[in-house]
Formats: sequence, structure tokens, C-alpha cells
Amino acid sequence: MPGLDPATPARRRIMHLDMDAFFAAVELRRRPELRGQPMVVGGRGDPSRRGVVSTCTYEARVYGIHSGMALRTAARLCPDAVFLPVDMAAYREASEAVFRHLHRVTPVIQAVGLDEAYLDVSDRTGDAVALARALKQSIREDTGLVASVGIGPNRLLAKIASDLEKPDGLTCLGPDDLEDRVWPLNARVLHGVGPKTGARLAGLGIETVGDLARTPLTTLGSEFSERHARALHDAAHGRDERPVQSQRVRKSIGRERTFQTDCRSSARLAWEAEQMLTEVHTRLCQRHLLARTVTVKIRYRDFTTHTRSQSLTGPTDDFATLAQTTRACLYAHRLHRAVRLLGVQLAGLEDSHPEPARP
DNA sequence: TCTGGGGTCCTAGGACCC
DNA sequence: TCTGGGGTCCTAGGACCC
Repeated sequence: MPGLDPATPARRRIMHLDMDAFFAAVELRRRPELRGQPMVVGGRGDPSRRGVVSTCTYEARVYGIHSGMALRTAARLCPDAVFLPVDMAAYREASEAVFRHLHRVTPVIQAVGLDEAYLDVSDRTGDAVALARALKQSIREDTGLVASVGIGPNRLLAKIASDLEKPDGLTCLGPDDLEDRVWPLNARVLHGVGPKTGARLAGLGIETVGDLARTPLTTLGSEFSERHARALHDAAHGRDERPVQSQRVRKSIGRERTFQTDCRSSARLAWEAEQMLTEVHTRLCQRHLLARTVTVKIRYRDFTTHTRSQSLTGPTDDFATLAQTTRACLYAHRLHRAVRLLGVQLAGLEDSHPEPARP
């Protein structure tokens, strides 16, 4: 498919489009009376129950609310905020409408979730800024939703650019802008630098992208793996050769659920696992996929997560085999955890609950 | 009772094969 | 009977992203 080939790194022009407060914006379209108010979309829309903020309006961000925050915390920060439940079907539909506009620009699009995409516009003649302006305009007229766009020579800079003037931004970043516009930013703006890496960098006295850029590779190599150090160093210098991948293959399908109150019953866990397995199995069948590995994941009270994986002897779509493997993982996992935490003898293990038979 | 649900990618150690 | 190296796969866990 020659038309879908991404450009070679040397002459790339990449656009990153990021919808502004997307879930909240979709909600405001159908609830215009809420415009101007602090509003939070998350969980079941009930801050007295477990859940986190998916998106909130800019009015809510003023109070310090941000995505990923517990709904309870958000309600404490702003008791007057309006809380709405997540309605994925509505956001998916809105997303499809937005992506129809992107496809008129180029077929080389990599979606990142429902509200973000990279576009390789290297082959488009003319001014990229004018193109982006027209794209924003057509999205707004057709859907009533506002996008910010960043343009750069690679994905890294395009992504940073789209964030610089949010909301309703349109920003270009070239290699010459690096020192003035990117180096003063906190290192956390770099894709791949999260809380842990950020803290480790801070431990080295590195706060900004510029600090990182000026740190010798050997210093980074003393704290991170060679590969990681190299990636950080390259990012700080604005180097990124990742292509825009329009044909990605899904590698896993999963289902997870958090109990409203913590659960101690093995029987209940086994039952829930079976329910989720049924859902995953249905999705596998719908997509004509076979499973190769089953992973059971359990999160504990202290928020540590433990996983147990098991390869199937061959790819299978057989529900009975998947169910048996899932139960085996669940069982092995609980024993593993109990032994590790309590140091108990297997024979003395409490488990008064019915154990699934090992296959 | 502060902590969702969907994913991706990387690393390290052990098993296994040649 | 003892010993080596390389490659690949599997598993568990960690970090990160939206």
C-alpha cells in the first residue's frame, strides 16, 4: 500500500490533534445549561462511590481537579461541581465524527484513544498551519467540538506543541524552537516520563527538559538502563523517529473491575472471574481471534497488583479451556500471595472456600 | 475507606533447545 | 561425566499512557 507509507524521518511533518476536555465537551453539547460551570466526568457520576475523574472542564481544573484523581477528592476540592457518569457510547460516536475529518486530510493516522491522533502530513503540499486551521474549523462546524493541534518534525515535538496553547491551540515547533520553548518545560512533558522516572530524574537534579538535555549520557546511564537513558537523552534533544503507524494490531483484550467494597471471598472472586472471562471470550469470538495466554490480575488493599499468566498449549477459542486456565491462574495466584505475605504453610492455608479443581 | 478501565512496552530470570 | 554459548519463549512485575 504505497499511499500509506509514512515518510522517512528526515522529511517528516507530523500533526498531533488533541480534543480539548473531550468527554466533558461531548456532555456539554447536550447539556448546554452546564456551560461555564465546573463539571467532572468520571465513574458513575457519584463522588460518594469509588471512581476516578476521566475528564473535567477547565472551570473545574481551576480547583485543582485533574484526570485520574479520585472522585471523592474532586468533590472535596469543589463541592459545587457537577458530576456526570462516563458514557463511552456517546464519546465513541463523537470520536468517529471527528476522525472522519482526519481521514480527509491523510490516510496515515494513528489514533491514541478516542480523543487524540497523530497525522503524517509530509506528503501534503502547502502550508501545514493552514491545513491545521482548516481541520480545526471543519471539526468545530460539524461537531461543535474544539481541538488543539501541534505541528512538528516528529511525533514528540508535535505532541508537546499541541499541549502548549490548549485549549483551541495551534502551535508549530521546529528544531530551532527547542531551547527557547521546550527546554524550560518540566521533564514530565516528555512522553514516557511519568511519576517514577520524574522522581528519579529529580534525584539527579534534573527538573526541566533542558536539564535533561545538558546531562551527559553516562550520568543517565548510571541511573537508567542504557536503552532508557538513550531514549530520555534523545527526547530531550527533540529526536524521535517513531513513524505514524496507521495499521496497528491489537495485542491483548481484557476486562477488569473494581469492587465497590473490598472482597475477601474466594468464591466471589472465582465467580467474578468467570463473568469477566465470558465477556472477553465473546469479544474474542466477535473479532475471530484466538487466545494464547490467560492473565489473571488482582489488586490488593495496599494497591499492589499481582498477575498470574498461563500460556495455553496452543491458540484456542475454546471457552472450557480458557475457563479452566483462568481458574488455575486464580488459584495459583492466591496461594502465591498467601505464602508470600504470611509465610503460611500451604496445608495451614485458611481457605475455607471451595477451590476450583486444577486442570 | 482516595485509587477506573482500557491498553502498550520493557526488563530480567529461568527453561529449553541446538 | 562435565561444561559453554546463543537464541527464543515464557512468566512476573513495573512503568506509562489516555
